[in-house]
Amino acid sequence: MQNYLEGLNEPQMTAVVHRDGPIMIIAGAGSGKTKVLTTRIAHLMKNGVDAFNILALTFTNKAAAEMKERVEKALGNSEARNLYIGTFHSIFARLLRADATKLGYPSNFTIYDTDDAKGIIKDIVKIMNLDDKHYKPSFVLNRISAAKNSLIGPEEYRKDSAIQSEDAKSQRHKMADIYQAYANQCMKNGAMDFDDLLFKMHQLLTTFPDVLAKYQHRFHYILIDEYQDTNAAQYSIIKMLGAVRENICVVGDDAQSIYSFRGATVQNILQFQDDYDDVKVVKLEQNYRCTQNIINVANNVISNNQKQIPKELWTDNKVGEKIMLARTMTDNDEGRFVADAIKEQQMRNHYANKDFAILYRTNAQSRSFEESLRRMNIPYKLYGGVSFYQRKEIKDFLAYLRLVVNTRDEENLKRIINVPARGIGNTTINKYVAAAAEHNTTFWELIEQGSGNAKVDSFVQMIKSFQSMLNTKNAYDLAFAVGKYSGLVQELYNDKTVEGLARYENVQELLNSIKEFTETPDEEGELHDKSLGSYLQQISLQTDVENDKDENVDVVKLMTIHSAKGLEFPCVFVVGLEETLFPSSMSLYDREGLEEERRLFYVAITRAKERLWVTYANSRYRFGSLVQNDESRFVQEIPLMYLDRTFSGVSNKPGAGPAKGVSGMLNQNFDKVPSLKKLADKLATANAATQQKPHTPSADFAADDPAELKVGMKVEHQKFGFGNITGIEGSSNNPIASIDFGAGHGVKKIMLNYAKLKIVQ
DNA sequence: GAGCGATTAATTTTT
DNA sequence: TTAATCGCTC
Repeated sequence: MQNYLEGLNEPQMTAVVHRDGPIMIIAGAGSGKTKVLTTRIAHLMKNGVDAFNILALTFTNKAAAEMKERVEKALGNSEARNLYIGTFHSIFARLLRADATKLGYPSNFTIYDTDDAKGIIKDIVKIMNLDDKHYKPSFVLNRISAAKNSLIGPEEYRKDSAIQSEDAKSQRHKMADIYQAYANQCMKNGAMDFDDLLFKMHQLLTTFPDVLAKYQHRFHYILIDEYQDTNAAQYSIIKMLGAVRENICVVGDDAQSIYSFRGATVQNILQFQDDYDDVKVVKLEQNYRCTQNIINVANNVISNNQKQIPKELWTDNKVGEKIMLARTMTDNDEGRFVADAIKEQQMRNHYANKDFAILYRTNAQSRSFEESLRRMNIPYKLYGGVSFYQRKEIKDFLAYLRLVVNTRDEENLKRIINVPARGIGNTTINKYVAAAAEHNTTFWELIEQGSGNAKVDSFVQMIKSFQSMLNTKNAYDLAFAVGKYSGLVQELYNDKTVEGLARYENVQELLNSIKEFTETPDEEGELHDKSLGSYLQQISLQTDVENDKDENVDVVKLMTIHSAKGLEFPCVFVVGLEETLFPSSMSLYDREGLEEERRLFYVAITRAKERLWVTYANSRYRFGSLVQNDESRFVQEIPLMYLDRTFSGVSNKPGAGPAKGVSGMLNQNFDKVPSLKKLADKLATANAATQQKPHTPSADFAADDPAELKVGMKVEHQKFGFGNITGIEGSSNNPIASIDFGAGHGVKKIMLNYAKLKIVQ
């Protein structure tokens, strides 16, 4: 047996050595899915299949890179570079460029990101004189995106009665017109948005049978990763490409389908067996990642979903720790709790920073964790959020480069014609836009031969001078010239504010990355094209600059659950388990939405290898004001036998000082571990200057039933000492008492459900 | 046309 | 809370 096949379990082996015909691999979380895919590719190649004949599609650049690397490793040679491994979007972009002119696009078409697309929609809504509150760009784009992902073009959109009645119901009668105008504008600009890369690919294959035939005969074997996340367009393209040989291998897990908002339909994986005859089905149910406790919890949680392919994940790993559940008063306390727990684990169990991940539902939740980590000097990295390429200064710079390569691109032209400010205002710009539309030409063509406006003319000359360098200079030299002569770099350099400095550095980083691009030999082994056009093609589908170097940096990782999919960490905190937050209030309307949220929770749980925390806060700041949330229903789906409940009944008014919650938690946790008690004491001493001295509870301290508490009573609090109840407010199931603890602590509002209070009299 | 306050609107996830 | 947009003045 070849050594690359060693260590595969039985179903894995079956999946790897299956040669021809459709195969579906249902791969549970942590079941070695990537290993199977990459070994399968290696196995095909070891058995005579040419790398050029294998197509493997993933959803993320990272997954594609990892696959490529692992195939290469398994093979022990560099043949893997000839594989077609990439994201749907990047592979299709590449194929589309080859035949773009057939569809009326230049082969160097621009790829618009979501912001670009919204900008165009905004303009259209304005031109059509519609209310942009009602036709919000994000809403409109979502709707167009959904249409494209379902292979519905503007014409079909207009004719589809179901869609029309939906739009009529929401009083958006002009949607079809906007869609049409948007599609026209993109085409006129020589640009495709993300969805076009799928939609137009489909169009190319259906409209030109010769093109379809070409690829059908090129791709003998097709492998699809994360098949549960495919949408109708992707499904249809795969079906067409694989129709001749039907050597289609799909890998996925219906329990991890979390992208329906982007048009993914679990249906694709559920019905795969009906799509082809003799589908081989392999289930990978042995998990190699998590402890038994974690797997049991995950299985229990997901069993609350109705729609799923039957399977039961199991593991040979040790039982492991129970899942820690922590409830805190506020989001800030939640942040402190997590930072404390990380410190504690590091000391007690010698974990490194990089062993921890904090996973949340929304990016906005990162703040409290960032603050508490920073305060405790724990290095961290935030993933997601505004990516490098979305920053204004970067988009401006890239807009120049894109315009130079593709002058049809009105969007980018408008973006930078007055950046830095050169006296060409909106009035002027609108005039040209209108004139271009009227004369059925492009903005650029209109001004290219002289415009009668000196400022505009000089701008045109500048862009032309850049263009003249396209064929003689590499991407870096050209970009450097753009930065210099456009005034972009100078403008940022002159801005000496902190933000200005950051922007300047970002642009320098961009230039560095372009330089790196021009100096790195092509891995593809194809052309050594270091032109600007080539560079733009390479980065247009990159959402992040992160490189694998980051992997080993020793920092705590903060990210959304969505971006954590496919990753694993020894210790995971899943935070913000509150109704309306997780599950999100947006998902509560129907069963499907709720089940997807639950799958998201399932994904989050199964990221953890050894230890898992689930936390939530009773109240948190949202839009600047404090809101109360109930415990997430998902928490109740964790069987008690796997749970270790912690109550962090900590109240901290903003600005009341950092350490009250901290010391509370430390004492509680450290009491069990004598060696760490010292440290807790040390910390308490260190904080003494800024802190009230903690109250030592009476020896017989025992919390009384909160329902018994009445206004006027004297009570004892574990930390705050003795106080008088001066008022009780809030709802009956969540009463909040105002308690005057006297000079040391003053009046505190305490949630009676969570506070431990002893009635003194 | 530019720049500055002031108002106001928005928060789910992303290739 | 912050970020973007609005509208006013120069």
